[in-house]
Amino acid sequence: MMNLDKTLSAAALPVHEIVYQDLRALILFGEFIPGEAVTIQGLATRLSAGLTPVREAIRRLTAEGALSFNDNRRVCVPTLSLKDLEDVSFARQFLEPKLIFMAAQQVTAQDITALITLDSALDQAILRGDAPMYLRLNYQFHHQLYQLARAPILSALTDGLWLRFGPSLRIVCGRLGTLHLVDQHKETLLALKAGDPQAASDAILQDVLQGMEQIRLGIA
Amino acid sequence: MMNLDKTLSAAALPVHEIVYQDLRALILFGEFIPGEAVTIQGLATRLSAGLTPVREAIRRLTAEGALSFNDNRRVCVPTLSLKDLEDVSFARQFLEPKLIFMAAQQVTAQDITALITLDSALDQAILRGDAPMYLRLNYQFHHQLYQLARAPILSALTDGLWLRFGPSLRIVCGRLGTLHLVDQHKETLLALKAGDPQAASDAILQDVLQGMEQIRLGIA
DNA sequence: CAATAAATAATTTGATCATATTCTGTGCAA
DNA sequence: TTGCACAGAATATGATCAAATTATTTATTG
Repeated sequence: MMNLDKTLSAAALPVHEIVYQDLRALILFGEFIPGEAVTIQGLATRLSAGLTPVREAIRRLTAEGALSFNDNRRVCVPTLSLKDLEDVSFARQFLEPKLIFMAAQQVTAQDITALITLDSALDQAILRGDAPMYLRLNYQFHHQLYQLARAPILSALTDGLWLRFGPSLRIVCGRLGTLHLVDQHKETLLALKAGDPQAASDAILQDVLQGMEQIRLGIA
Repeated sequence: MMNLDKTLSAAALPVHEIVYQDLRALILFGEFIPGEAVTIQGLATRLSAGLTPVREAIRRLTAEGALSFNDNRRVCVPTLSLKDLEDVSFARQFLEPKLIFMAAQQVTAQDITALITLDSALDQAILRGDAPMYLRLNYQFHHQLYQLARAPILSALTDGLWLRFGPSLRIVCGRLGTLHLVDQHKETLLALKAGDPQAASDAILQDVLQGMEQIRLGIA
């Protein structure tokens, strides 16, 4: 008999892949406190998985800098220092405009429509004060842009940076209502529609700088 | 009785860590053919380890882009396309000068001495036509500079890029004798001694561009 | 006698492995 | 071409052992 998972969902993902995605989301959207300990067995219980898949997921995320492997062989969520944040900020300032420049050169009307839809949902999440949803949609907006650049290596680098400041985002959450965030997504979308890679690139740079500044204020 | 491993070596590293380092070195110094399949069981046999540690090492290296996880759940060494190389080159062009700039600002005379020693050994390896040693020492020279910058996040990013073009280095090896490599290490070292971060940064940029060009010629 | 330190026991957690199961691709036969 | 069986490989679990942490007890000292 045919495997139902294969027919219904896209494919039967290995458990280690599912655990990876779950754990990644937990880190990415501030569900862990910076410095918090992460135990293999605890995760195995929490995510109803065996030790080996959890172990694999942890190693992956450690390699991405989302977790840190201590001398005691234990794993924890790293705390982002101001210096670290500067480094992340430096990297994003180069990578993200480059990616959006590339994306703007090959973006289709359909892609833009999808981005606009995403951005609208994002605005509504802000209005509702729905912080978790805001974090998810904001990431998704950027992530989708990365993919449009069709530069897997640069995308991976940039994507990975989000994992570095993810745990610090919980601070931003609390301030969501009072932030009056004027994100640069509208500017970016306009530039994309106009087919102006440089303008799109510039707009995203402003968005990145603003985002990093929010976190800086949070952890300072 | 005291654990010998702990007294003699720095610490008793977990097997998954050792396997990771071994496998990393194999990839980094062109011991694998781009596109080559890597099996878990094969590695376990080759490195005399169990399946779980090998699995962990593979996941780490996959996360770093040194290996790729196919839909069939098999793992292989990725082939670097010209487009990929351009992306790697772009990232190195801004990361590496930045790191060396930072390093130059806090380098000690002792650090410089160590680098000079390393560079001499590198020259001799070239003269001897010892390609494997050349690859190792060249990497070590750069890696040591990264560490002097004391910017762990940027170092990790930059270090990771080497894994991307590592498998392509086997092409450079064969040409070692005919390369007449004029690396910019001497320039870099002079600038470090002079305490001139900008000059050091510029020199390294030239070295990076030259290195990337060698690989481009190789895979074109 | 209290307070601190040292030693020891209990518990938690990590590391590794052997084994059973599932998946993938291939070759063979209908 | 389709279906099926088989071999090679990956996946996943739970058992077992080792290491580290925490809790508890004991000893020592002012």
